[in-house]
Amino acid sequence: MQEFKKIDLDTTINSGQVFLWDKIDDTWYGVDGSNILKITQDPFKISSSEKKASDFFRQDDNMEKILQSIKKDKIVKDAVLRFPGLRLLRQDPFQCYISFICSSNASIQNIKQMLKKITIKFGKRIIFGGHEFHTFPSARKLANSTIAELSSCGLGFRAKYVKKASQDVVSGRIDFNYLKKSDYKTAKNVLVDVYGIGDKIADCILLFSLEKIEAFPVDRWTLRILRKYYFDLFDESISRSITKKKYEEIHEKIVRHFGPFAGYSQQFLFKMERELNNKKWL
DNA sequence: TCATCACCTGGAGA
DNA sequence: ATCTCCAGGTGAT
Repeated sequence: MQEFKKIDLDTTINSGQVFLWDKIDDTWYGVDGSNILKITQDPFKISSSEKKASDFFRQDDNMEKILQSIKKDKIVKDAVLRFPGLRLLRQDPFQCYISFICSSNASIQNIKQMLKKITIKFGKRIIFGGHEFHTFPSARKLANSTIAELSSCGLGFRAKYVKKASQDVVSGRIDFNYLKKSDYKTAKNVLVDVYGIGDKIADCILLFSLEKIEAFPVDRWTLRILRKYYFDLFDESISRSITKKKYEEIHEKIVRHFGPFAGYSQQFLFKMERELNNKKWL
C-alpha cells in the first residue's frame, strides 16, 4: 500500500478540524453529533455508538488524484510529504457550525473546553466502549437554552451567537441539506448572514462539513503562510486587516493557484506551519 | 469601502 | 502573586 493511502489518525485529529476527541489507551474517541466514534490506528478500525453510515474519514475521496492536483508548488509538496496521512474529515454539520462559531478569537484548547462543557450541559450522556461520553446537543436544545446557561459554558460574547445561530437552524433559515446541494458561493452567502459567522468561519463549516472542498479558510495562520511562501502571488491582496473584498480576492487567486481541491492544500499548509511553530493541538 | 476597536475567558509568559 | 497579552474573528462605529 502506498504511503498516501494510509490515514494517520494522530495527524488528522490534531489538525484543528475537530475538538471533541480524546485518546484513551491508543484508541481515539470522538463526538460527532449524536454519534460517538471509536477508532484504532493499527489495525485501522472504526466503530460507533449509532449505526449510521457516514464516511467520517472521506475514504471515498480519490487521494491520488487530489494530491496530484494540489501539489502545484514546492511548499505544498513538502507539506504533503511530511504529513502523507493527513485527511479532511466529514463532520456533523450542526456540531461543526457551532464549533467554529465558538472558535472566534479563541485558542484551540479554549474552544475544546467550551464545546466539552456544552455537551455535558446539553448533550445526552452515554456509555460507549466502557467510557462515559456526552453527545453534541440538537439545534432545538441550544436554541431553547438561555444566554446565562450558554455563558456558564465559558462562551463569553459567543453565547449570543450560538443561541441565534441555533434558532436559525430550528426555523429552517439554515438548512444544511440545502447547503450541501448548493454550490460554494451560494452556500457561503447564506452562512455569512448568520450572526457570528464571517468569511473565515463560513469557510471552515463549508470545508469540514458541507462538501465544499474548494473552501480555503483564511485565518491569521493562513495569512502568515501566504505572506511567507506566496508573497509573489498575493502581494497586493494581503494587508494587515483583511476586508471582505480582500478575502474574496484572495480566495479567487487561491482557487486559481491550488485548483478545485484548494481546501486540502490549506489543511496541509496549516498543519505544517503550526507544527513548525510548535503550536499545541488538542 | 476601509480601518479601528471592543469583546468573554482561560492559559502562558513576564 | 499579579499583570499583561494573546488566541484559527466578528460586529459595530
